[in-house]
Amino acid sequence: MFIETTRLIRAALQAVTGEEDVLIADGGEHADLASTVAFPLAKKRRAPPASIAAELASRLAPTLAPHGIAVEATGPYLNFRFGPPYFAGAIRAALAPGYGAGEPQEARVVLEHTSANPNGPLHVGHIRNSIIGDTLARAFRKAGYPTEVQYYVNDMGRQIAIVVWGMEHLGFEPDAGEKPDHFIARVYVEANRRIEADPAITAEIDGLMQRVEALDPATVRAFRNVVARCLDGFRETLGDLATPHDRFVWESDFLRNGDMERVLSRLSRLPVAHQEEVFYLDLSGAGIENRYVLRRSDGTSVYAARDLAYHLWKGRNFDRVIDVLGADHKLIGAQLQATLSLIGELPPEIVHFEFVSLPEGSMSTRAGTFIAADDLIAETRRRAFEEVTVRRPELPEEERRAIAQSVALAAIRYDIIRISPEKSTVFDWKTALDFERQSGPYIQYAHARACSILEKAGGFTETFAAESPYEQALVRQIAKFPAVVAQAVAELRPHLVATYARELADLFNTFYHYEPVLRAEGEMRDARLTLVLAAQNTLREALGTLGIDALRSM
RNA sequence: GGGCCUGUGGCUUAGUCCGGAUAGAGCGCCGGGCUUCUAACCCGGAUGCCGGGGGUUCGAAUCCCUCCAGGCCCGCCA
Repeated sequence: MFIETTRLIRAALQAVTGEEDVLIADGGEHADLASTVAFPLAKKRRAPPASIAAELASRLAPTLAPHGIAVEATGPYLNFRFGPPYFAGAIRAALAPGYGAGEPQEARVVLEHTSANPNGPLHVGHIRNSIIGDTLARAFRKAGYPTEVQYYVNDMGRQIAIVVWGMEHLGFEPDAGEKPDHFIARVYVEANRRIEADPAITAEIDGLMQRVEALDPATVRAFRNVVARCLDGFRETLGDLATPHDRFVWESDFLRNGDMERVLSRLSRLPVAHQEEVFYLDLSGAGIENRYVLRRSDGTSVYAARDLAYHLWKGRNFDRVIDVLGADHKLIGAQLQATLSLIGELPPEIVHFEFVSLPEGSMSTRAGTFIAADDLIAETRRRAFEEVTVRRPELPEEERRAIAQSVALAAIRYDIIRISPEKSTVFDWKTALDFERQSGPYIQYAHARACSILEKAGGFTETFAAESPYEQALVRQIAKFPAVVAQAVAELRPHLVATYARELADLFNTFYHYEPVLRAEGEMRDARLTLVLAAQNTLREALGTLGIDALRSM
């Protein structure tokens, strides 16, 4: 309803002013929508903006009044206020299953996220990638785009070679119940320690790298074995976070199927290509001064070369390619985009997120200084279970366990997604474990309250009206949901959905506090129940877009 | 040294791309509200030279310049 009404007002304003950009802005407390076109018109017409606004208001009124929209000039501002038809339409729309969804789109989207090196468990930095990527994927699907989510498995990297070396020389065995990715990290950390102590080992690592590139069967098997073990651990963590992938694409496939050699030979014919001791591209034409090295002097390829082949493949099978990458990948991301553009292939759209660090400094798998996502999940679940047990002691343990699991997921996902990706953060246990206000559980709670009312209400006649300021404020927010989804997708900013959902919960709670629903009578009871149903459905859809369970009871 | 990102009450942050009407929230602090639909809630109060300086504009947290501070990058790692 918000999108349609905004469109209507924009068209009316364009017709009346003859301006293309009619400067529509949020009306704040003054109005539902406002326009500041009177300012530029004042300059053009050499008349005071306030009198222009007044004149426009009187000319707009006849077209907008039939839609129940009031126009008023307040000084130079044009203020639009929505009336009963808007509220009724918004409530009705919000009752539909899947509310917020956009029109089905043609463009097929491939979205890559997480893609962490399989040399140790996912930590709280990696899961920022997972959660941003997954929320974005959910938003894309909600907005109507067929979307495939991929994990790019780096199974040829030096880090993996180090793990393979460690497996063969350290004789480590997993502890009882130890997750495979945690075991791999133990091997990786110790192997790195040995390499530091004995630089001769580096040559052995180089040998492994060369043999895997030459597709030596035993070496390929060894690499694949450690990667698969680590990935099993990742899948469990990603499952706990509800950030699933549709497909795991293995880097080495692009070596094996010849794609990488094909793209390298294609690039070698470019004027920007240079074959000296290494093969590299000079991208200074695109404003990138660093050499883009694609082949080492020993002839082996680097990650970037395989990544180019991967992106070429994605670009040919999808209409939009989106990557979620850490800020440390900004340079290599720009090089990738520039190179693909250069050869007329579809470059990826890249969403970068800044780093998560610990109070004592940055996280490092190699140094073993990180908070594993698994530990965060376990601790958050433990705290949530404590909390549920205090609040709902009467529930059977199994049910409390299930609620705690959903609450923990909500707390973790919301704590991460609420922050703009471009902001670097310091991980803080206190806010991660906070289940109040500006948190995922807070939004879940508003939804559970709505469900509780509806459960007790019994049957009622759907009635579409919002009388009080609290009801109207709630409907205004409900009406904006489809616009928020569309905006999050258009701007690749999934955190907009998080902000929206929290504001929706705020408004529902305020309404809940001031307006009795079950104790209201007649049409007012029906209208409020219908509004609660609309709010409940919108909260559920918003939570779903955030990958958070909409609990009916908690 | 060069490039990218960030700087908003004690702390965490929305708003910045697309300039408008008294800069929104949460935590913490002070004070209220549970015989009433789930208090993981609600209400009120104190707390802001929107990093500093300059500029553009009728109007700047938002645009431009500059300086300062923090993060990241500048590998034949990924």
